[in-house]
Amino acid sequence: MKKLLKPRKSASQDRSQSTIETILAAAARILTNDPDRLSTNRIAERAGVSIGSLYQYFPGKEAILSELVKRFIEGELSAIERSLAESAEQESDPERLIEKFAEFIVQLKIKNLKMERALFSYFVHLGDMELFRKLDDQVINRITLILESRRTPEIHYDPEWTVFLLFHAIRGVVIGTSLQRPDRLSDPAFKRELVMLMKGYLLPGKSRLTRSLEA
Amino acid sequence: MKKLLKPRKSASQDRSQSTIETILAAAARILTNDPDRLSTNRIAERAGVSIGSLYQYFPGKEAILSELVKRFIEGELSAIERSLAESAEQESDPERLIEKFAEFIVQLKIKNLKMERALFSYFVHLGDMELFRKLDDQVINRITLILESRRTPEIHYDPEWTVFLLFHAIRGVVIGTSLQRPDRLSDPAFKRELVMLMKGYLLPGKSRLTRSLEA
Amino acid sequence: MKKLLKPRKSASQDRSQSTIETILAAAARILTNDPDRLSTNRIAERAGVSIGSLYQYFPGKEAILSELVKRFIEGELSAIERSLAESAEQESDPERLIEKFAEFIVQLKIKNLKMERALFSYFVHLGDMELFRKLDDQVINRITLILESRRTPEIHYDPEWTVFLLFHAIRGVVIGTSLQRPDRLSDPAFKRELVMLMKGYLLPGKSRLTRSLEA
Amino acid sequence: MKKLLKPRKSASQDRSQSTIETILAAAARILTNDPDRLSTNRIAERAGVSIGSLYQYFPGKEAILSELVKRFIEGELSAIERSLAESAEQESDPERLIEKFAEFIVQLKIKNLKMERALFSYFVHLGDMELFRKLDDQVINRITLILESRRTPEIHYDPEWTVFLLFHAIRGVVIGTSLQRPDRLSDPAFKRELVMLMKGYLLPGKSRLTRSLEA
DNA sequence: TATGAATGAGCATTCATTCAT
DNA sequence: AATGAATGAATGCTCATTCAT
Repeated sequence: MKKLLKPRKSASQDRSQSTIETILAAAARILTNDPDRLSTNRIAERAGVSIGSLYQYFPGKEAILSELVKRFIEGELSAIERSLAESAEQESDPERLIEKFAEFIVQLKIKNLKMERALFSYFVHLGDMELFRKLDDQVINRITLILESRRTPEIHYDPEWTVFLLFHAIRGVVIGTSLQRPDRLSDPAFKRELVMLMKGYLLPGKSRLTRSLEA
Repeated sequence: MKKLLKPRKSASQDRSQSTIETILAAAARILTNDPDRLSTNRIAERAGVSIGSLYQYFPGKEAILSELVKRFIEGELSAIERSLAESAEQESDPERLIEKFAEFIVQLKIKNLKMERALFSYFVHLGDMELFRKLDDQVINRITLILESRRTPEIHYDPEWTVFLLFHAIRGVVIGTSLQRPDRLSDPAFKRELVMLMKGYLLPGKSRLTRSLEA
Repeated sequence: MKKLLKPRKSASQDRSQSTIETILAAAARILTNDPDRLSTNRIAERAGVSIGSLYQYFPGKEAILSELVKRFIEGELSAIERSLAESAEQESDPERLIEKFAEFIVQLKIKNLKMERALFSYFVHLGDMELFRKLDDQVINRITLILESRRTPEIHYDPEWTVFLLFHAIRGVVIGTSLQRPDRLSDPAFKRELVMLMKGYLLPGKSRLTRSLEA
Repeated sequence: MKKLLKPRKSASQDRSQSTIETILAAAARILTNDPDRLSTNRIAERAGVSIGSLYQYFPGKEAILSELVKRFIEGELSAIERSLAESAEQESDPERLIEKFAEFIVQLKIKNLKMERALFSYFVHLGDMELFRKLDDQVINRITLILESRRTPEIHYDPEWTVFLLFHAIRGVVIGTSLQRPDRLSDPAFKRELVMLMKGYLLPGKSRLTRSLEA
């Protein structure tokens, strides 16, 4: 069926795939810029594709959003994994590790903010968090595993809860801040305080002194 | 406050006020039970009021939701104030104070969960957080003031940031948990970990030992 | 609430009712002239009414059609009752009675043909015959009662079956003829043969001779 | 019939023919199981054929349905012919002949019910009965001829009308019963009354007595 | 003031059909 | 000959809002 060396897609497969990508891109664009104007017709229009084509590839509006969520969270997850792997290689001090991770997570969240906000709100609105739940669980589990493997006695860690809480705390802080004080996201104090929150939770025994110096 | 000096409302004002209350009550009921069926027509119907009357008292759907948000947050704020005042009277140990407060806040959030989720999601979806922002700011400022007045050297506190971060972290944790693991809300570990998060942030110097005993 | 002498409807009730009638009239017009173009939007348009108004009065397309069926069958029923009552007064000879009734039913069916065809086909297509069934049952029951009260020993009559079979046979003959040989509907032979079918079933003992003379 | 003289179809003609058959089979399946889901796309899908191919063989949806009608009615016709021929060989008593035929026709109609209903409703809905008309005419003509050849003086028969009326009466009774009282189709009384209707029409001179004994 | 009839833009979705590959 | 991507008119329906009574 396919050429041996290059598993190139057929022309029509290419066309299909590119239509799909165009639709997803259009949906993402509308979702981040004008979220309450999101409608299948508008997605199709903005994608320069007929509404019929849209429904050829997606069974409905929700399916588009689901795919977007899936890609979004998987993207975040792999970024997080890469960052953790890298940091863990370079840093053995748990405190520095947390700092690095916090820095990374803040940057990541800021980058993805609009999207996360829109998707999150869409599914909360819909009352269907199943997908989010499943993907969030995945993220939480993987981070938990990584953490477990690098565990030092100093790191406070209850496998059932710690990452779960931190995950939602960070999401809440970032989304909340972005909604109410977007300017603060780029304030160095934002990162400093987030680090403090994380360290305070994960390394509860560390003295205040250390922290003051960091800030 | 004003009851002594202000003349009583006229009969028609009373009627107006009761219409307003009926509308708001109906809106709240729909919002918590069937949020995506929220529509002005339905609110009017459920309130036993004509759609025309609804528009006599509120310039539009958003205005109803705004009033709901306002009342909701003001309700939360005054509950928080009362709780803090009371706790501060009875407790001087900052650690115990935090614990008490955490316990209270978890109960409060659980009680208000559906409403908070619905309102939050509605406004996030709308992209208009102005109202939330203003009211959240108020809450944050008042808590900040209270905290300031009870400050002990042990309490980590950067007036610009601390309450702000904690506020959003808690909201994020509670909303996130309610959406993805509602069962965990009533797990004692939930409160324990939330207390840990708060203490770790506010009382960073405390030793791990203490905490272990608490748990 | 209402004036004592004239239970006149209020202006707004009048307006409502006339909108409803307009919608039904438009639906009936489309149904008989251009049945596969029947759509809620077209009904509204042809009725000179906004689509919103249509949905204010009818929960959906089916409801409009149901009301049409109801009115249609009730109209037929009362016409049939009137005719039977009248004939029964004037005629005691069962044979003449059947003839009169057959004549009447043929005229009635011819008059209502387009409508019956359209409604019938619509609901068959929908697979929902519940309404038709209920109303047909009513018609059948009432005719059965009348027949029972005028019963002579000569009339073949099994209450469970006779009217039921005749009812559907006549409907089938009339609809079938109208679809395939509309010209035959006005042929005197059509009536003659239908009378024969009915007599043969209801008065099986009558000799052929009689019939020949009638024709 | 033609197999000896006609050259065999080419391979591609074979393939074409089998594609056509597959499409028709799929259409028939959908039509009987899920009639309002009938769509060209679905037919193609269920047939395992591309929508493009479907349009290669049929100019449109209606053409598929027409072919189905044609085959369906031709099938019924030949079954009826076979039954009549057989009965006529074995029975000379017109009364018994009618009984046998009635029995056969009831079984046949019950067997074909779903299909007949679906096709009938589809074309009535469409307002285009041309095809049905032509084929029904054929059926009627052939039955008329057969009847004519077996005619006895006892059988009431006006060549223009008798079979035509009976044909539509039976169709009406069977379709109507199936729609509103499907349970009655298998009730022995159903057949008995249908026989009565037919005999009463075709053999009007027969005495009631005879019939009572039959029942 | 209160009512509720009326509006119509907008939405999610289906489906017969065309045509480039 | 076969494929299936693409089309877009059409459909049933919702809902915020206006305005005559």
